[in-house]
Amino acid sequence: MSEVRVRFAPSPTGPLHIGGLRTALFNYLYAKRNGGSFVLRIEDTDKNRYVKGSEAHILDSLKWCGIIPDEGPSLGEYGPYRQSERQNLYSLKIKELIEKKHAYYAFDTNEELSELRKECEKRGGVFSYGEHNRKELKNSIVYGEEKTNALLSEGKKHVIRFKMPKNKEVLCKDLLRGEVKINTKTLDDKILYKSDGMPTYHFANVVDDREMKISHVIRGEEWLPSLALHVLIYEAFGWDDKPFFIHLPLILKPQGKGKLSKRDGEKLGFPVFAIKWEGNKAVNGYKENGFTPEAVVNFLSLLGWNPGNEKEIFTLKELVSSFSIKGLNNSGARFDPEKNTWFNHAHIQQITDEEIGDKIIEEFNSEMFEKSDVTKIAALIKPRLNSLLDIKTNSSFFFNRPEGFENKDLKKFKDLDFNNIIRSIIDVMDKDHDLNLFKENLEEIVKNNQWGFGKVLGLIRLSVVGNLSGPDLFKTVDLLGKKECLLRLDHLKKTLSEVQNKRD
RNA sequence: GGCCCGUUCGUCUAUCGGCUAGGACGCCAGGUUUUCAUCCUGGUAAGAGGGGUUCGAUUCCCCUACGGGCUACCA
Repeated sequence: MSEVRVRFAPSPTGPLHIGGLRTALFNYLYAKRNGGSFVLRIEDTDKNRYVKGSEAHILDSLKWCGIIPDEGPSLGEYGPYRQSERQNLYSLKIKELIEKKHAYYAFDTNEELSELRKECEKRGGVFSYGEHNRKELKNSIVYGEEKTNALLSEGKKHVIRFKMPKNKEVLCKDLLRGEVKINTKTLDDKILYKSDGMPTYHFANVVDDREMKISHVIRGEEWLPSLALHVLIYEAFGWDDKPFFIHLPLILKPQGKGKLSKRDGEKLGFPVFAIKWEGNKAVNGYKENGFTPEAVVNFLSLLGWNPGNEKEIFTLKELVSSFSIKGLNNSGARFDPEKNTWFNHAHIQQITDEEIGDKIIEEFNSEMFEKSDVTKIAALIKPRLNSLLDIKTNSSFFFNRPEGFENKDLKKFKDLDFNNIIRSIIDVMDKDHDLNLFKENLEEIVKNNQWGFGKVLGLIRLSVVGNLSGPDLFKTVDLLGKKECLLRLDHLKKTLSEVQNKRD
């Protein structure tokens, strides 16, 4: 039992969001760090909440991030890996628990229970099904074997509940939080088997972790309160070599109260999914928003974990070799979209100019530039990129001549003798056939006429780029070439004249 | 309401009893780029409150406050 086997066990009820993704990531990192296996198990025991396409989305999201399961629905020797396909096992195991008197049949209907719940609420209390009242309810403990069997054979609807031991201290161990003692009197007789013949999470989870030889259960903190139940189920079976439990802190909303939800993304304008989800309402993910998978993984990894040194930028491989349970912390982490963007910027800087160049070529499908020049364009715009989507917006002027100009930009030059200035720029440019001396010549003429270098540069930039910000102007001009720049300067001159004439 | 977990700059975090409390994002200032962005340098800003334990607590214990989670025939 020394082999590390961990699992990520999502429920296919919709797209995989970044909370789940981070849980998967930590499981993966721990497995890979320790030469173990990362198992993907689909917990599809809730027929009502099942969403078609969800499993594929989970798998594709993990794949995009580079988190590849060693075992899962399509491979592995501990299958099947979908709980809906493991019913034989569960029914066998639940019978064992009933025989051992750790579970019992209950025939109370949903209506009856919600009625009881209401009554309790009226008195300011909370209803729970347990040791204190199970003798007054409809179950095999009060009915006895004969009546129970009769009811069962006539097909009476029922659930199977865990028989919570009376007044017992349960010792729960969590690797991050230490030992937690829970008294069973605060616990109720949880349903292990639903009336539709499916197990609940609590039961299927324990059985599967056991059957799949899971060594470490790494899951969200929302499961901490049910750890005692799970421990008791292990004990009821007589399984004393439980897995180790690690409950990860939750990711909290950027602002306001509560944990991060799928809606926060829309509300605040950042992705909460790795990749696009095409459900009844399509929502884009990180991928579509121009994030690199490494940036997403890097950012998520540092929410609730740190390497113990001051390194911040990690590839997935580096995370694997740095990961340790010791570096996990145990308090909720607020999601910060700005830092998320910074990680993306940092990771984009690691991409080679050639690769960004390829994306530019793909984007504009153009043979206007030699490949080596596209690489230069890439190098020029790379520091300006916060998102892969910025590649297009930041390089489009190389491929498309600016047409219209913003009024506020044109206004900046309205008091200038722009006709004269642009004509001079064109002259300077024209006589310098390889543009080697363009900057020097320009400086000279600006100085002689006392025009102000900044203004003149702005004018050239506006004509060449289409607005007043952009990468290094002389490199840009160089890449575009003399002929193209002359055309663009001329176009701006005409536009400015038109605007002026209109004013007059 | 009950039960459980947590609490260091605005945010993510370091500190495993000796602290002038470190780093990162953000923000501000300066420099480089005669623009913007990048980059560099500097600055801003924190151990919830109250009790203990100790020569000494951010660190250990208790209480309070606050935050989070759970309390379904959902996971």
